[in-house]
Amino acid sequence: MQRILITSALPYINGVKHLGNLVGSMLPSDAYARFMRLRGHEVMFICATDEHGTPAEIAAANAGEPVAEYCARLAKVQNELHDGFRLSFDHFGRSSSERNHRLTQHFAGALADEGYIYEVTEDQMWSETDGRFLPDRYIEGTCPNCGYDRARGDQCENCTKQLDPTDLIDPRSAISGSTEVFARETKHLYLKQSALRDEIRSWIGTKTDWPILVTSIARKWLDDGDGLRDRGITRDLDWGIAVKRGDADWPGMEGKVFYVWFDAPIEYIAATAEWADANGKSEADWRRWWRTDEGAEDVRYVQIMGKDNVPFHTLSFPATIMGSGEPWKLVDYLKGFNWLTYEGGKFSTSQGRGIFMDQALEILPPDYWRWWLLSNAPESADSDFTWEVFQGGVNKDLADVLGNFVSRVTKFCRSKFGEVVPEGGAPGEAEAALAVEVQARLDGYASAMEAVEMRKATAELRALWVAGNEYLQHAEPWAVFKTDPERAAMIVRTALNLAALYATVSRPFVPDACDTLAEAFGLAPDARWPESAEAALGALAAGHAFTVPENLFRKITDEEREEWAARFAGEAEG
RNA sequence: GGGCCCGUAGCUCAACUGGUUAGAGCAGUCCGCUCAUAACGGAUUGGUUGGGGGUUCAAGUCCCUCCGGGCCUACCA
Repeated sequence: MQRILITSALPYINGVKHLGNLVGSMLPSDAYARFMRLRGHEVMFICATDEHGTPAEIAAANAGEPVAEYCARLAKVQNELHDGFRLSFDHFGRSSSERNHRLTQHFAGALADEGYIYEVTEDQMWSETDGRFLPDRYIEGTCPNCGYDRARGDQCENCTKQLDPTDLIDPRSAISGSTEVFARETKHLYLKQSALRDEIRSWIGTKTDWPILVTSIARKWLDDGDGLRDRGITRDLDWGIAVKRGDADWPGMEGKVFYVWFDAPIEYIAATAEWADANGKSEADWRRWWRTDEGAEDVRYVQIMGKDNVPFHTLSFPATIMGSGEPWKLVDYLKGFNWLTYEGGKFSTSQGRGIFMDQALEILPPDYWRWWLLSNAPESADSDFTWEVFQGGVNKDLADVLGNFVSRVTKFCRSKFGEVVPEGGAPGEAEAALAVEVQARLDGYASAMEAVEMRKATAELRALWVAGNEYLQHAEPWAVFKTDPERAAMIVRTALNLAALYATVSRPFVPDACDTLAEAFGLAPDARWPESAEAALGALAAGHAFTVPENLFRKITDEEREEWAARFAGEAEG
């Protein structure tokens, strides 16, 4: 048994996430966590909301709510949606938790003690009307290059030229529209990442099994220009973690908070502490997952995230940990996902384009989404959601291949032998060949999951389901029954055992269907991965009672597909 | 501007460090079966691997170049 720590990138608090967000981190993490539990490993699966930063403050203001209430409300909404998608977090925390406040301040103090923090006095854009400093992106104005009048302070999206807010002609606040914006002096803490560059680079160098997407992004940042740059870790905001040096005040930093990207990864650790608090566990119980001097030396730590998160997980967060001088666990395997697009374009919150988690669950149960999204996960490149492909995949894989297999074997058994695993007959060559095939598929499925390769894993699992139909077709118990009922009983018994095997090993992808099947077959919902295919095919003994379950999956009709395509197309064309 | 990734059958994707006639699913066509959600099984059509050039005994795989798509570029998160 191994111990496996899994963290999914933290979804930002600002609103309901769309399917692209879901498939980029939380969903594959969940499938991976479920698989590892199935294999009998000890798993700690952690996620949390990422609550700080300017967008949260603005969203709260727009909603007319105090930011703390807004975040608490949205955290609850997100939690309910996670339940809806059957995400099996051991704990889903909040980056605004007391635990994270203390731990973030602790890390800052440790980094300062090690000499990796320094103060910088610099100019930031201040909006008099809004009464706040604004990130570059929240300053709009006319582009000095092309004359586009809605250029942002970081870049003109019309001519793509990089900008500095002070370059803009007639700058204004993107929030209030106020033109009373000007540069104003402020003081911030910087993390001396540059001093950790070599250490990070050699650490990355050992990660030869990471996806090329991940290591290439990391190397770019390490080697671009003058190399890894130092990074400001504080901001002039109200909502966030107060800048402190451990428990002590930080002179000159009053009223400031840590930068959201400094505290968010630390929440992975803090959320594990929150898990302990919520479950009556001790300090040692969570620290054994994170401190290599307190039991975490044999933990395998896997992080899963969208590619936008990669620099922070390969560089900033490791810099925080390495620089602290304390033995916290570093990531062992990092999986980055590309983007999911919607009908050839981007998901758009503002245009209502694409499918959001709440809407998805309104129209179909979670298994349908889990299966399609993971079997089409954007692993090697961006992938595209289209209703036609979605309908085809779900109907074929789930309804026809898996659902219909269960249906045909249970109903045939009921009509010929009753709702009980029939006795008689002995396995022969066909069953031996089936066991070989099943073993090969189980092995292929398992090694794909070990490597966090979702597409490959789902293809293997599907092939395992197909093997059931192939077997039944060739064994043809409906014909055999007429001349040799004993042999037909053995075939049906074998097929019922296949269905029971599916109920166990399909759980990472279609947990609800597995629950239905497990109940119909009277199996434990936490059944483990089988010892061998041969053992699995004989697990249900003759005489074991079962019930014929309702059809596991229904098909998506053409009418539904058309209706949904129209509904989620968004307000603008294209 | 700089960097990275991708471009393989109608569609979605495979093909370990270059190595037999480039594979699979879906769709299409034909045949079979009738237990089942008109489901299942078998067979089969289909690609000069974006264009061009080069290295090599051998290239989808390496190099150059062009075309097309995407991402990142550090104060959105």
